[in-house]
Amino acid sequence: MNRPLDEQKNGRTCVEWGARRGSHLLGLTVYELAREWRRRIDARLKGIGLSDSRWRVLKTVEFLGSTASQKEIAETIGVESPTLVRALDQLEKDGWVQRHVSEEDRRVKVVELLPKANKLLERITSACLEVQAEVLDDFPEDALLCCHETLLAIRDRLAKLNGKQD
Amino acid sequence: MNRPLDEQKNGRTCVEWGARRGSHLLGLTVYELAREWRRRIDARLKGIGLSDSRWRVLKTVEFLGSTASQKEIAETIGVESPTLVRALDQLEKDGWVQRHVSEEDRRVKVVELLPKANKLLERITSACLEVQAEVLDDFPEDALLCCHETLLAIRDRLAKLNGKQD
DNA sequence: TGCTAATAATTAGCAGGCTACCTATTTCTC
DNA sequence: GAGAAATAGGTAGCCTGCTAATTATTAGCA
Repeated sequence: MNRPLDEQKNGRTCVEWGARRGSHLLGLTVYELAREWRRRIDARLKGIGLSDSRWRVLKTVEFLGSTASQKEIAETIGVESPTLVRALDQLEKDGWVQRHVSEEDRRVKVVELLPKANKLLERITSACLEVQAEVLDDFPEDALLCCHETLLAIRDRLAKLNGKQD
Repeated sequence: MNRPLDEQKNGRTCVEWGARRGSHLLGLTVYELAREWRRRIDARLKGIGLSDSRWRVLKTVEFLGSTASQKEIAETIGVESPTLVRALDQLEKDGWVQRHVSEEDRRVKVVELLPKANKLLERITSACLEVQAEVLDDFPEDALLCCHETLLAIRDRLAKLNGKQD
């Protein structure tokens, strides 16, 4: 056995992502889970005509309020500004939001939700809640909490390491 | 509070991905963790001149052995075949692998690792193990195991739901 | 046998992430 | 107050994921 990172799991072969611990590959599981989760929400929202990268922007603007700058929105979502610029270009073209130059700092643009977006946002929220329900509802509360704490700690450690560039 | 999915967490604002449970957004955490993890491994492997999508292919071919078809490789990695085709085109051009038409089924191509790849693969493996160590080593074993079990269960449920197209 | 299904790899083209660079504006420092 | 540094948004262009459609081959069935 000269393949220290390899593993069979649920009939599917798993390679790389080093995070084995007690015969498991945590890193890979996280990776796959994230993808499946997003796919599920996407499937629920197939009809709305907006990809997840777009409606995530809308949802974030709703949360931050119509005084949020693009920088704040991008940081909240966790993308770089050029990524957000493109999404906003589309959303603005389709009439969901509008950009305004801030009066306090003319470098800044604030993003305003247009009324048309309200009904859509309700639908998005419902879809998220439905997926949460069908996925998590009959898991024991304490297992989820414990799991979440652990993941947060790992994430924070990784974020710190990544921030330091090494 | 008419924002059922929103949450403040570690000074960072989190929206969408519905998976709240006891004031947490598990779905978002998973998503962020996956990204940070991949970034960390990538940073370790900056010098090798291969992106993660490429070296994951190499690592998978190493694991499956040089008799694996492209279909098997793609399924193992979890990408669609056109994605793999492009990665293999590059890897083949750069002399890491070689494709051969299978003698048993002439539709199939098997992918062979060329000797040049061996040293690289050792380095990749080391990087994965190093990240695992720096991220997980002083977490309690039982917390990680419990966490992993829960995530696997959620992932499997999602995969089943996604497979059913609804 | 011969026609139809299914399967493996490929191509074309779109979506959305990123970095590097640019411009306009503000802030900081002397 | 003037020039340098920092900051916000935007553009260009790459990478890599995807789906849809194409081609070659095999499998299945009447």
